[in-house]
Amino acid sequence: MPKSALRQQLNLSEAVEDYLKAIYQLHEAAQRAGETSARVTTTALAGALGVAPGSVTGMIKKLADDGLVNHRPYYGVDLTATGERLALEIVRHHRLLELYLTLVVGFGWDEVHEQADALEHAISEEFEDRIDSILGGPTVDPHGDPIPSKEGLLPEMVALPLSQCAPDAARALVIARVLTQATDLLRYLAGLGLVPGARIVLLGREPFDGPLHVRVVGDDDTPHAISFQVASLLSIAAPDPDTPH
Amino acid sequence: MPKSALRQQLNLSEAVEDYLKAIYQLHEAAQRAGETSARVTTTALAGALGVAPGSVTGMIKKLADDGLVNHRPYYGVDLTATGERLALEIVRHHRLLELYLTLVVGFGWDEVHEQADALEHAISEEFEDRIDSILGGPTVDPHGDPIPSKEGLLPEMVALPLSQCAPDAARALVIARVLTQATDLLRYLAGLGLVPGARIVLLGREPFDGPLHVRVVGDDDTPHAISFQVASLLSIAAPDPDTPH
DNA sequence: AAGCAGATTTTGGCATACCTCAATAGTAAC
DNA sequence: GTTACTATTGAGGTATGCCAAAATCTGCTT
Ligand SMILES: [Mn+2]
Ligand SMILES: [Mn+2]
Ligand SMILES: [Mn+2]
Ligand SMILES: [Mn+2]
Repeated sequence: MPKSALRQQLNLSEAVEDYLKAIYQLHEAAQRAGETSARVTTTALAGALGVAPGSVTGMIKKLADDGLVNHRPYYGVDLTATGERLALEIVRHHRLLELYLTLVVGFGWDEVHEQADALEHAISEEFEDRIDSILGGPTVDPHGDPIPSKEGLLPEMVALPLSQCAPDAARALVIARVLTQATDLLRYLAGLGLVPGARIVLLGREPFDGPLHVRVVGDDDTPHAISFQVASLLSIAAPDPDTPH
Repeated sequence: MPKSALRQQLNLSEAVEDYLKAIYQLHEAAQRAGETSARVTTTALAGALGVAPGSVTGMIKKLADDGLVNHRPYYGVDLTATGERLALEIVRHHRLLELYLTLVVGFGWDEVHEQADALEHAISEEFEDRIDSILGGPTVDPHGDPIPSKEGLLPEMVALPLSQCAPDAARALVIARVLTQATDLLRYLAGLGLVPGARIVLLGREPFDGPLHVRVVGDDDTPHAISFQVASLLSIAAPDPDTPH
């Protein structure tokens, strides 16, 4: 049996692929936010996809008929095993493409999201495999988002938002992931050196969810103040034993 | 004014792009075959696109309304200046992608046509520009098909089918272009070394449109016999002054 | 505890973009 | 002019979308 027979033979429409991906990502975001057993809501989907709620209900019914989601009317949807498998394939395409477009084609990390959104539906499984091997089997994309394996497994990431870290001038924290796709925000962060892999020191923080003071290690060492909001989008990797005090 | 404003703002559907490209290519093929002022026929389009003739009539009417083709009912279509400009953009995407997929990604010349057919609709103008510059502003694709410029101009190629060349054991001919996309045929030709840029000697030919005997210069010099049919798909470049007798 | 108000979801009617098939209309060649 | 193609038309299908009305849920007020 060939590689990803599933996607090939099911021949999903672009719309279906987008719905599955959006359901997956909304579910993931809810989990990250601590919601337990998060079903995805019709309005959330409508918002994410830029369509009317009525359109979502219609599509959800088709997805449920096709066995890709479980739908409890008025309570939201849930991916089935098959649905999640397919969603992860699209996510894999998207993230491999983002990395390829930055590393090989030379785009900035703020330019690749929209392009990957279009290309993720158009690349062949063979192209996917080539990208993967050209990049050496990468596990994260330019924003630090984990890339699902060909088999549909996600590297488990243990990470905490910077906004929840305690100041410690003696310990460097490593940015693992940046949870936004907004072009201007990405450019702002890159300007400060706040990108995945960067080591930063959390110098202090103002009370009442006020700004955080950070210094980027290896930079010109100027401290920067960033908003609580922005800090909550920066995922800090689990404490790095290689960098003690 | 930015680069290719046209395609961006018109936001053509994939179907429309495919129709325009097919009309352009059928027109081109007819011209190559010597037909004068060739309008493209409904059945020809239906055949090329794999749809029913009735579907073609319907789409043609929309394209005519949008000013992309001229339609003389019962006589066929013709691209308008705008339509041809757009068709050339799609062709440019297609051929740049084919070359990129072979040269950079490592696919064989027999594997890239279908992939380019899907990707040509999905790449951004920026990606197009990057591919062009990564490849150094190429003028022909892996099959020797000319790549339209960003401005929509085609390098004029003077070429003659090998099937119409006179044998001349003392003169090397250069293959400029291979006029097929059939996977198995492309593999056969590559196996014989009959690819664009190859120098060959036409040793002789059997009468009644029979096989042609050719030798590939720099090969193991074994002569090969190829059918008249296949020879008619090989375009020979205008006589090369660098390679006398 | 019941019920009401507001928000959310679904439904039903309709639109657009393509597509097919079969019937009709037009063209061209003998 | 009849005939054999070829093209167009018309009826109807699927996929997706929107809008507005009806249904349902939920939390707040009493
Ligand atoms: Mn998408
Ligand atoms: Mn990403
Ligand atoms: Mn295409
Ligand atoms: Mn080609």
